[in-house]
Amino acid sequence: MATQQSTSPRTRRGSRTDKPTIADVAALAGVSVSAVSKVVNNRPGISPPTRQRVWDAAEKLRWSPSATAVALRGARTRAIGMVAGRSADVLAADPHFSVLISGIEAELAPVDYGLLLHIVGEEPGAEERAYRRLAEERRVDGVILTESRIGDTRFELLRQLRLPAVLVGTPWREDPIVSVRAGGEQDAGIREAVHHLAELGHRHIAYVSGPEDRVHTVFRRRVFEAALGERGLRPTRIVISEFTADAAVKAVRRLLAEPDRRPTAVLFANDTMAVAGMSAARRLGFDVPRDLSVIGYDDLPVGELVYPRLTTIGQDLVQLGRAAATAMFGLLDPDRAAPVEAPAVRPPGLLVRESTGPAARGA
Amino acid sequence: MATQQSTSPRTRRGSRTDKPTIADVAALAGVSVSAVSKVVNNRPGISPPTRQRVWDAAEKLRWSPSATAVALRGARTRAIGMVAGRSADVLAADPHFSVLISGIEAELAPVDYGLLLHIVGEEPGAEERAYRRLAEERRVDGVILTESRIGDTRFELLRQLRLPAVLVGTPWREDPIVSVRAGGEQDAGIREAVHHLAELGHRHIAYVSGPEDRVHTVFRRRVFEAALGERGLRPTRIVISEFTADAAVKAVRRLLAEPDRRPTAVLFANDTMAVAGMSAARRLGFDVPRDLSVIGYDDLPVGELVYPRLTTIGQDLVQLGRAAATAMFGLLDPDRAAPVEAPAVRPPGLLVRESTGPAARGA
DNA sequence: CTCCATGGGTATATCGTTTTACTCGGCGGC
DNA sequence: GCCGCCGAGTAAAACGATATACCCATGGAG
Repeated sequence: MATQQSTSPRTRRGSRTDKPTIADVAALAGVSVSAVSKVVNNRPGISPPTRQRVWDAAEKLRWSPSATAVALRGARTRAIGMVAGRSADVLAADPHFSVLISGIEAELAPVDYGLLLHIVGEEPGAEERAYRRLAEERRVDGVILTESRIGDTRFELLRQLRLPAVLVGTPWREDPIVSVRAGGEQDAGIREAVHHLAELGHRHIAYVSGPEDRVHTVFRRRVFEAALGERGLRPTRIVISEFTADAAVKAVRRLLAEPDRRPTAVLFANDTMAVAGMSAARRLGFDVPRDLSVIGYDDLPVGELVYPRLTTIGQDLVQLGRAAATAMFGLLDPDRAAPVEAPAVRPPGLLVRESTGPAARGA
Repeated sequence: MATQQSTSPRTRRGSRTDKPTIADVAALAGVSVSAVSKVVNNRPGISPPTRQRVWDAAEKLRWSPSATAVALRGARTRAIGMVAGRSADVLAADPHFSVLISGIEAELAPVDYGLLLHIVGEEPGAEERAYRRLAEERRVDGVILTESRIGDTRFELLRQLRLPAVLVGTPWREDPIVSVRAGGEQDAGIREAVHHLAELGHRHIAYVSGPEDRVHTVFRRRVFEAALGERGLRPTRIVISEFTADAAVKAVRRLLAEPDRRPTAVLFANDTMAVAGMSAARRLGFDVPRDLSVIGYDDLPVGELVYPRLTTIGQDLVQLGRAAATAMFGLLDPDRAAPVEAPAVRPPGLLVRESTGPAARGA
């Protein structure tokens, strides 16, 4: 008992301002270190009065367990990783990612998990190296992936690294990776969009998208073609370039250049491109939606800001983020029967706003 | 020697698939654990041939030091924290934050630092609790703050927690906190904007901003008033509400409602508001810039996407983020004479694009 | 009266590094 | 020929928490 006192960390500490450790709490409460540990981890074997004393002591010292020590001991890091294999400025321009992150954070924050972000450039090995470090250095409990790619090598890598992973989107070739996506029909949004345009009398519809190294890029383009095909139509044009505003502007210029092959409506692969494309059209003297109807994808906040407001295929990115975080928790401890099993994510659906209208007669 | 062998961690490990530790590397290289540590930390006292053997062994085992163990030992966490005291969806809507983050990451990534993001709600104590946890649990080496507030209590809190902090922006009342901001005159951007509008013949200029609990909100409004005053003008109207698109729309409706007090130009406190305001005006039948000139603040990517392109006061948020990260490194080890001392951040300056034009005659 | 179970704890090994002693052989100086 | 020192390593004590093994009173059963 007296021994306890004399070897207390307090005595060897120089400054009083150092952060308290579990030993300080134990000393103050007059119990052993292990007793404190049991109390804060809600493990049995400590009597109610003692528990109370421990809690009081902890409170008084403003102590809470050191995350690094806990992590070292083999428990949780309480952090989830995310690696973005894009250059920082591209990322800044496309809020898609931020919206997703905000959804993830919404689940993480209440349980005091953090999100460790690593933005690595687009150089070949960078992304893989980032994952390796995350795993080898044991910085996170798991990672969330997005932008499912064709021939994606990340899943295999992460399995090999034994790092739990959750993919937002559809894996390439039915990989066994845990993934989250909207419920219902994945193709609903694009079908609705095509239907909407057809109803408005459009027969000449173009599609502008980014590189087909992503799973969703190919999928959506195919759905688009299929939906048109069912109505006996064929795409007026399909432009595949980059997921950037610049690319969208260039694409629109080309689409509108030849009067005889000019579409009356364009579907874009994301809202940023759609907004940029819409502006480009107006700059060329085409009114939206009178001369050209425009549809985006994602339902980012920007779509509601612009004039005319963007008709778009909304996918619930925030919910998707939440679902990913929930799935990750399920992966981390399969026991704790996931309380609210995967928040339902509604399927992508068309949101008709102002950028679509009846097809122009002339066309 | 043989002892070394028999007590090697490998022997007590069950599975071969466990991640290697420094002891494994030491065993493979035939040296002691401390020797390995010295080698990887570039400390003297180990001969070149031995160093090589150690490196080889580490490489072969794909070993890299466990971040948690290193952190526990008192060294660096290699992570910087950031706490956003806003609800997740507000954040998603305003890319200001993401752009800043992308700048921070640009500096962090090359030196393998991560950014630990904590988005806490707007409830009163939430932000403080988040900082406390970050500090108590020793999860990060320091934190970066934004949105300097009037009567900000965070600086004091962080000092008390002994958590290194860097503020992006100007502290309230010359607090000794380390802060980064653009070089040159802070008021340059707004002065230029007012000058620009005056040159175009505008005499009736309004200002729409968010709550004045932030340092920059008040500062900018004052600069605006002063700049107008120097030209013998007074603000037609100043609207103070929220930093949201909705608020901007409402403000514009009010500004344009009364024909006799109608401004010919509006300055908004950020680009998101400006874009929303611009659309609102157009929806009410006012052409931009013919009937109303609009200027934003921040130079977010969205400004270039819309039609007409937004004239705005650009501040180099990416550079600001980089500077913050650099300042943080300087704070973390003052010795390592900061190589590229604080990347220069250019002062806020007007970017004239398409949303401003000559004042309408009628007004 | 002895034995064993049980409640309520305590002592200690352990996680994977870093760092602060030491050790030890050789070599130059006096 | 002895001393001190230096280069090249090694052993062991932290860092802060958790889990396992143990310990010691009680108390009830037999």
